[in-house]
Amino acid sequence: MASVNVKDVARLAGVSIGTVSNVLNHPTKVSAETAVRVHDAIDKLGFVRNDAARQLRAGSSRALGLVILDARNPFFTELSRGAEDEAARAGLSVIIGNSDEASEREAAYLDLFEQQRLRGLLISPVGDVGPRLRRLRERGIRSVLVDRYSQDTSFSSVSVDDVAGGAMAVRHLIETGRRRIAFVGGSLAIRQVSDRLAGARAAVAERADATLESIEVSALTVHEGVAAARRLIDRPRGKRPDAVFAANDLLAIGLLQAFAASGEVSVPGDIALIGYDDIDFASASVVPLSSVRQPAALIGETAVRLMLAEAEDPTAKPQAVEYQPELVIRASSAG
Amino acid sequence: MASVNVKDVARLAGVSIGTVSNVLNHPTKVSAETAVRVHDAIDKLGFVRNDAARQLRAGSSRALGLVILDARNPFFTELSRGAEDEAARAGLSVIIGNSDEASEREAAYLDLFEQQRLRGLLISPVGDVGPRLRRLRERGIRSVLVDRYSQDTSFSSVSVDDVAGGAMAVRHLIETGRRRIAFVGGSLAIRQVSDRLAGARAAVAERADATLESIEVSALTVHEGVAAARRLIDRPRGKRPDAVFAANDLLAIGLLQAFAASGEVSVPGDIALIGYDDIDFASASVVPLSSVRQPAALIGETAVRLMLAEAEDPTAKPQAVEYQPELVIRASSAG
DNA sequence: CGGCAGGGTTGATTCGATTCAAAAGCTGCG
DNA sequence: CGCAGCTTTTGAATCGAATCAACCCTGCCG
Repeated sequence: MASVNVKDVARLAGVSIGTVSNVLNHPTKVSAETAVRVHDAIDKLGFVRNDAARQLRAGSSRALGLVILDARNPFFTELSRGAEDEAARAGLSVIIGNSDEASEREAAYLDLFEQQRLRGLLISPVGDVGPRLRRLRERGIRSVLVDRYSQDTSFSSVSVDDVAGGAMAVRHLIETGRRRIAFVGGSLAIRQVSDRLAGARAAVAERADATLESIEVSALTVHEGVAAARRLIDRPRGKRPDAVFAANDLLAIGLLQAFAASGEVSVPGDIALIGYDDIDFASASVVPLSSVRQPAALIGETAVRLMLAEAEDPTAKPQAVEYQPELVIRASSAG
Repeated sequence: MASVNVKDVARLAGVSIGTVSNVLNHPTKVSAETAVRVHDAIDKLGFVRNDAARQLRAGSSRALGLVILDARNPFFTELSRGAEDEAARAGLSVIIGNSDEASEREAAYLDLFEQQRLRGLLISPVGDVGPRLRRLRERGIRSVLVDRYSQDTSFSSVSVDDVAGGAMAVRHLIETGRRRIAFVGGSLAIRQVSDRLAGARAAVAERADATLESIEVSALTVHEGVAAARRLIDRPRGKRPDAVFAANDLLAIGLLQAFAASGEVSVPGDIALIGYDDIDFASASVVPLSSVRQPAALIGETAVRLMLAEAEDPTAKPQAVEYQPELVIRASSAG
């Protein structure tokens, strides 16, 4: 258990602790000969820096926190990956917290990250975290909102134009002849979801004979997609929509799966289907799924970059970067 | 920036720092009245414990490290989830590192976790980490091997019988009339992959007229699955296998996707296909995918439980828990 | 030969929470 | 009143790395 510390290394190398520290942190200040002796001692003893002590002294850790809505959603996995890559370039690591769309879990991670004095936070918020993040900023922890356009101009944000994405999806459904559109998504408290719905509404409004109904679900998962499909299948044929826009691909895959299993509804014959995110599995599903693509990894990278930029120049104004989504048409919404 | 510490809280509450610490860590030792005063002060100042200082004093952090092979693989996402849930029950958090099947990345995470003096490690190893883990244990960091049966009885492990799983899959293919079986997987340095292949070999050996060829790929991803499929499609019809056993579902989905896109190969008509892991997307793919199910979340939970048990009684012998996989038959391998 | 520049090295001090031996209060009993 | 036996409270010491003012050389210049 006997942990090896700088003092032990210093003793063995016959130098002071200050020199050991210099070897590790300011190698240019140390003569080559001394550096070799110190490195030998480090290897011999198997010395490993204690990060807690480092952090305590430094005042903040070498990690960023990332709070995502759903770790099982490949969109967020990609986003995390982008963030990790960019952070690694700056010598930082990323700690991921999964809020599972629950604001208590979100709050718990914010607590944890604050205790850990992380360098900064990237967050895809569930609840209203504005006041909370403002307090954190007063203590020197900067936040960047991820995948949510911030009207609250006091924080930087990276997002995709979800209103445009929603409109894009529904306009496409209308162009291919569909009229009775259903939106499946939830919770509407999540900004991305309500924006996509707003876009869908706008697209339907452009066309007098098109209608939109909104079917709310409790989470953006495959499971909820299956449940939503059952509700539709239970209706008499005439009352079913002729197209469904799902708030994300997991829901869409659930819908697709349940439609196929029922044998009652053919896609795209009876119901055209389009999802959102264009995850890897979308193109590999029962009927290849149309979707609205977001640059997930790029969002993560950009968020980290904004965070680091703010850290370097704390006086700089928060920036809002917004990317445009892209329509990907496949068999599930064919003519 | 002025950070609030216990001293500030103590001053405002009119008590000593020892008492503040007791309120937080040993509430029974403190009179109710004092506790109230201290809590008021904490709220008023917005005091948040500094985890680095805590850890430094305590000698180890309140987190476990989990090193997985691929964050994009839903199998590992599920496994992580199980680990997180179980750790949360013990008041610990889990820090996830993604090695991406690269031993340098694996080593980097082990370095990081050692510097952070994590409570323990759960690892799904790429390379030979035995010596490394032994050194860590000498310093008081226990490890549990995840999803890999340890012959090295000096570490606990939680695994699934991959040899049995591989045999199960191939036996099923043979029973449904297939004879020219191909195994697609890699790298073979990963224990799970080579075990599944060994199982496949054993199953083929039971049947004189069945043959097995092994197609090695560089990673267990959808992308590599697509590449492997292209290689098969490029062969003349007669030289193609009549069944493929993919080392995991991501590969299988890639194969399926490429076969479908080519129009050259029908599944299961020309080639029957079976994957491994039974991820959520398996049942939702172009042709619902047969697979070998592993209890992913349970593996994560059990690993954490073994870790905590060892931490409580360091003299206890390492345990090896092995679960049995389960065959899930769907359309992709139908008669 | 004195003075001075500057590369190398030193080690006491700092960060903030926790611990624990000792002190201080308090109660009740002889 | 004194004291044993409690419950509370106290605050100096501790964890380990980083810092930085002070110091020691060595070499060079006037």
